[in-house]
This record gives sequence, structure tokens and C-alpha cells, in this order.
Amino acid sequence: MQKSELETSFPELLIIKPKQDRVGLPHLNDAEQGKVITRFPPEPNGYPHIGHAKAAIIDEEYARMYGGKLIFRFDDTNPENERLEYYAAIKVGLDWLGVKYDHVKNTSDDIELIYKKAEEIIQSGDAYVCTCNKETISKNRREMVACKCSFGDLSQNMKRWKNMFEKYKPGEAIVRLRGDIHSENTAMRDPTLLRIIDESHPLHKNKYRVWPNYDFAVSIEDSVDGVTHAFRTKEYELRNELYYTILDKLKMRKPKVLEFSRLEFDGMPVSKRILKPLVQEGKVSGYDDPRLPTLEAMRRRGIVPEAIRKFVLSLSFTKSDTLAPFETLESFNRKIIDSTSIRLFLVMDPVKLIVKNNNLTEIEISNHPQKNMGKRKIQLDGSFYIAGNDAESLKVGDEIRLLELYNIKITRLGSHIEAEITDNDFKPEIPKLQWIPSQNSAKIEVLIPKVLFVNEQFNEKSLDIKQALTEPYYLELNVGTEIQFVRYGYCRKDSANQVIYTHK
RNA sequence: GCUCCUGUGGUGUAGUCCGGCUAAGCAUACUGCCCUCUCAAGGCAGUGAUCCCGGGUUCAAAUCCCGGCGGGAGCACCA
Repeated sequence: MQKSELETSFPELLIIKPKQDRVGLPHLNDAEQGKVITRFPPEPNGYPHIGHAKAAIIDEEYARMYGGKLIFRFDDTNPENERLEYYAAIKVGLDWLGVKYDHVKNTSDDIELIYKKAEEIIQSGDAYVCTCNKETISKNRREMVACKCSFGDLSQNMKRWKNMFEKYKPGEAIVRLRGDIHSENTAMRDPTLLRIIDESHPLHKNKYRVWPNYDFAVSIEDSVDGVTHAFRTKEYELRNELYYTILDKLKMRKPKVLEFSRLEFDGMPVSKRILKPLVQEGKVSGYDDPRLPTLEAMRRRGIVPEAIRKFVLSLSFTKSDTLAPFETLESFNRKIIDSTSIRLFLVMDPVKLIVKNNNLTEIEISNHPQKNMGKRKIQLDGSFYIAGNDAESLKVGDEIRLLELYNIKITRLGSHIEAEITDNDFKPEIPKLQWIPSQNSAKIEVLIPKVLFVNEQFNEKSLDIKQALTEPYYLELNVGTEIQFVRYGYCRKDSANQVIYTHK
């Protein structure tokens, strides 16, 4: 072949650079071992969800990969949206995820520094104070015409800047970057840098009323914090030019900004705009409703942080739009919790089964097939429940095994089933069914979360609630225990008489 | 509409920067077998991709170039 000819005549052309199989996230280009600083900058305006988890895990993994540091920074520059409880909720979420950070801070604590930078950028003529109304501004932006305020001189701008702290009302004046009103990138058409918000801040109350907007705050903070690599989701991509321009004009050090695609599950939106009405209208029980993609919901549902991390890493660091496969998360989760989940019997649509020649009053069953998780005792009196769907397929004369107990032959079907013990030999070929003693069985509810939205429509059947019977031993388990109901699936004990279905 | 990003089996990705190691690796899903007093976990095997399409460059293209098409995002005094 052609290749073999090459090998004989020009072997040097075939020498190839080593390509190694990568483990984990792709390498960063300009990353120096020990010097990488990343940051996780959520706004405390809601409960943390799977999207936060992806960002935080990526930030932490990279910091760890290069022996660097992770800064956890609350980007709290809009008092209209932020609440104290969200600061706490996000911190709880991060801790639960096992994300360890080296510093915590709030952007709002640097507000004086940001004012200094604002003054600097106005002084240098790279920003001006605009007093036009909102409509004019957006019209001018669309039509690429410079607003008359942009021609104002320094003394006018400085005077207006001072006035923003007292005289002007919200909406009457904003600081704008002297960008490029003709830019194809609309983010560059003299964007807002600071504005007036008369709202009490959860941390600073009414101390400040001039607040930087996202772009101004993030670029300054990242630079000042020593961030070397700033990761954000793809929708910010057009703002990179702005980010770098602000730092250029301020003559500040520039971190490297990189984007990744946002993580959202099919039919499980993360947006507050969609979730809030559901909570308010009572369509879901709260932000910890197991159908939601919040971290609290995932935890209640029995998803474990290690599984989320594995899952996020399996998604890698890409910009391609993805509809994340929830089943992959479930698979990772199942493998992790399998070894720590206690095995118990559960029966749905119970059908009574009488074993006429039962001679046992008690049986001891192992709590896990491989791990040593102890044993439990079950009292017996020959009367049982088996699952409706198992009972349906039974015929008189069938031989089945009650798991861990004995083999029986069905002698009668009807409102209840009757059977007789045949023997106790383990026979691989006969069906093996789980059972519940009819005395002392525990009644529980099984909450089965389904997909929340189907074709953008709220799925009215998104929460299935089923009644079931389980063993009395269930009552002794702590809330939060992960249980594998044999032949049914994994569930997490959510309260005394309720479990949430985790996955099969 | 304009601008930007993106496109590898059912699904998520590796490989793409620096063209040959790989007629595309891994995970998940599915199927079968083994193990097992579970339809779980574990072990083994299998099905499944004209690398969006069309041209071009080259001895050689998933990888480079050009042109299409599909999907997503941004166009706020929100982050």
C-alpha cells in the first residue's frame, strides 16, 4: 500500500507524536503547576442546582489538577435579587458536594475598590455618565448612534458621578463604558458599568446605592483575586471582549476566560423563571421537591455527591450543546450506593398468601448479599403478602421460592392464595419472590419522581405516589438511609412512612 | 434579523490544535452468557458511527481549506 511504500522510502515522515489517553478534564494551555487560581462566583439569588455543581466541580478540579487554589466568591452586586438565605444555601450545597475552597469572599465587600476603579475609568475618559432614559439608550444601541452624553467632558462626568451617590434617582444615571457603538458585538456598544439601586443589600443594608453590574464587577474581581483561569458558561462568550477591554483600560492583569456548556437535564429546567411559579402555585412541594434539579432535591432523592462529580467529569469540558443523560448519573450513583444500601423486602398491591404448613416462627435475614451489614429478624406465622404483579402470574401447582425462606407449591388461587411448603433446597430454576409477613408490616408511601416537563409543558403526572408494604425493620432505620428494595429498586428513607424512589 | 458558538453510534464523550499509531477509544443504554437465595452489584461477550452534507488540498483527512445545512446562545441599568 501507499503507507508501506512510505515506510520504506521515507520512514521519517511516519514518526508520530505521542497521543496519550486523557483522564479527567482536558489540560489547560497556559497553566503553571502551583500557580493556577480558579473561582466559583455564584450570585446568591436562589438555591444551588446541578448547573452550580458543574461549575464548582470544574473550578475545583482544575485548581486541584495544577496544585492551585479555588476562590469561592459570592457575586452579590444586585441587592434586588439577593437574600441571606441563598448565601447559606449555596454554601451548604457546596459543602455537601464536597467542593473544598481556599478562600471565601463577597464581591460586595470590595465595593469601595470598585468605586475607585470606576473613578479611574471615568478620569481616563474611557467611561462616562449617561442620563438618557432606558428607551433612548437601547434605541441608540440598536441603531449604533452615539448618545449625546458620550460627548460630555470630564468635569461634567465627574460631577454626574458624584451625583449618582445622592442626587439622582435610580434609572436617572448610569456609568457607561466608552466602547464601540459601531461594534458588531452588541455587548461592546457602550455597555453599562454601574447603576443606582435603592434596595437594602442583605449584607450591607443601605450603605451603598451605586452598584457595579456583572461585567465590571467580575473583571475587576477576577483580576484582583489573582484568578488565572476564569470558567463560565457559554452564554457569556460574547462578553469576553468586554471583560478584556475593561481590564485593558484599567491596566489590570487579565485572567484567561474559558467557556463550557451549561448542564441541564431533559425536562428538568434549572431556570428560576420557570421553577419559581411551580413552587408558588404549589405544583411542587418546594425547592427540595425530588423532581427538581436542585442539589437539595438530588440529595433527598438519594443521589450521592460522588456520583455527581463523576458524572460532571464524564461530560468533560466542551462548548457543544448537550442534553445531559440522567440515566448515566443514575448508573454512577447505583454503583456507588449499591454496597452501602441495606436490602429489604417491599410489596406493592399486596396479595395475601397463606402457607398452611408453615412451621417457622422467626427467620433471620442478611442485610446485604456481600457486605457485612448485619442481620434482621422477621417474625412469621404462615401468613404473608406478596406483590400483586407476582401473584398475577401464578397458577395452581406452580412451585416458587419465598426468598431466604422456603419453597412452596401453590394449592389455591382466589381472594387469597394458599400454598404448602415443599422443601428448602435452593433451586435456581424456580421463581424467587420477595414477601412481607402480614403481622407487623409497615405501610409506606413511595414517591416516584418523573420528568417535570414534557414538550415544555408541566407534566401533571410528574410525581407518582404509591402505597406499599415493607418489613417492620424499616421502622428502625434512620431517615436518610438508602435502601434497596429487592427486585424493586433503590429508595431513600425520607420520613417515618415515606421513601423516595432513587432509581432502579 | 444581526453577531457569536457548536455538529463523532440511541445517549454523553475521547481523538480534532500538531493529518498517518485506531477502517474511530471509553462510558451509558440495549442483548446474551457467567456469578448470585434480587430483575442490583460484579465478570465476560455482542449489537450499534458512510466522524452533519458537498467540494478541495494531500501518497494519506474525523482531523487542514472553501461552501452549505442543522442545533444553541447573545443582542438588559440580571448575573
